[in-house]
Amino acid sequence: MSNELVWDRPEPPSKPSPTPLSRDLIVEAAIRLADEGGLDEVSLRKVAAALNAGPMRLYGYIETKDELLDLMVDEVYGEIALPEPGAEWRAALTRIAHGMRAAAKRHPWFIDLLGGRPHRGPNSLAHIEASLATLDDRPEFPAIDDVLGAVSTVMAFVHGAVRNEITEARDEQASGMTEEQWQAASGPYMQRMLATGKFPRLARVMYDAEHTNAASWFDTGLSYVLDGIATRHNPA
Amino acid sequence: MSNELVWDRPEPPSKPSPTPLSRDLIVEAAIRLADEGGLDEVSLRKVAAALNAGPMRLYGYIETKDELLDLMVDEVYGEIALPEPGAEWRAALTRIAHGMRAAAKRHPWFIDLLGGRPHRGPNSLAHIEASLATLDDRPEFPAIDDVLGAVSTVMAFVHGAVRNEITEARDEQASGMTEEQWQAASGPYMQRMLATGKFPRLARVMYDAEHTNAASWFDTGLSYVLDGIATRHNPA
DNA sequence: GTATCACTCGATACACTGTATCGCAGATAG
DNA sequence: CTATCTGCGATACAGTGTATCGAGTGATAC
Repeated sequence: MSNELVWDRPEPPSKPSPTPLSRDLIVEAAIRLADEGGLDEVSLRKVAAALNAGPMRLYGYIETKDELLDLMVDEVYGEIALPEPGAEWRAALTRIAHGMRAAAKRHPWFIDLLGGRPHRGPNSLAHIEASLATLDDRPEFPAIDDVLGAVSTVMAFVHGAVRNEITEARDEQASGMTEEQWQAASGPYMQRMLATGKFPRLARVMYDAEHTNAASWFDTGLSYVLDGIATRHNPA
Repeated sequence: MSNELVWDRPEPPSKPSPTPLSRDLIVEAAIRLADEGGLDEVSLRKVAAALNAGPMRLYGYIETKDELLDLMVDEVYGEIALPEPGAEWRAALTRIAHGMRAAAKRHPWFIDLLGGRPHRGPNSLAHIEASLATLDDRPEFPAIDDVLGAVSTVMAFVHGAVRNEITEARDEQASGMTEEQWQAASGPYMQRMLATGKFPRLARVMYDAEHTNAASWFDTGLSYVLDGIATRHNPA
């Protein structure tokens, strides 16, 4: 058992085999399974079966299932388009945030893995680097700590918001109701709870709120965060 | 198999038994196990064993393991102190945010469960209600949608930030290094990656940033968010 | 061409998970 | 006292991640 990270270990040379394997193939298969059936569908046996291999063959390429999950996460990070250098910082951070959200919608399992372990894959690092670059070298953010604080805040919001959105979407889908009135879907329990009168604001949210779409909702929250940062780091 | 939520089903009447059981006892035992050894330590067998019972006895009180997790989450929500009504909204939201963070530090598994499923337990609902109440009826937030948007943004940030912080703490602890220079702990891989020169900002973060404590960091981010909300909803 | 070796690979096995099933014990009714 | 019912929980099952180690294959030596 080596103590090195996956990223540190070269994958074994490809052997002539009826069904060739590689990290890329394994990760690709795992992502496909996860996209189709959720993270539960990603078991070493199932991934191996999808590649016409026995479960233990995977252990030549990864050392642990968690490593496979790390590789999947980094792969998705790689899908996220990064802003070109020099763009205006609000636009750049907005672009990254939208990229993140879009990736999570394509791969609903992504956000579940995001918080669980630290991401040190090359794509993850490039992502963070690009995020930091949006603010670095601007006079409004003189110290690297200013940059880090602002970027981290935006990322924290993005992670939380996306996670929330994905969870809600999953919930709606699971309950079968695509209807906007999920009050009915959540069963008589909610109705009864709201009827107690102990949750008046919650009731108003359920009944009175206009159900604006998730995207504009996300943008509103993002604007709040960016505004807050701009307020504190105003050149004026 | 009933389709009702846990909250909807009364627990069975307590029977005379050498080792009495109840939802409270089960949840308490599960939380203790999770606090001590992480979520992995929470298996139905282990929880049951901690109560001197067979695994299947739990199924009289819960229908599924997920229900147990839901009950644990709601229990922790119940620990979070809510602001008294009428407090100034920034102070009130800050208090809720701090309460959430503190709860997550006491129960590091909490944040992992938070995003996974929707929370509909009584304590969760009370928490949301109290959060909404901090902004409701203020002239700066006329529509319930304004209230919801602002509160959700704060919550999204809090969730993301806390999750990040807990994950990092867990990582540091796992690597054994409590030292601030976790550059060394993350092994030669990181060193080599940074040495490539492809991640100049990241390198500056690692080497130049002063490692301010997590709490003040959290407060900075929270201020950004609250500032942003205040900017958009200024009575002036 | 043959015999030996080294080594890799993956079938088998293990400990563990969540939960369905259903025989049996204890309570209840007549 | 007997018959019926009910609900508990031991057992069983399908699945998980992964350690082990015997078989089989390719390379090497003579």
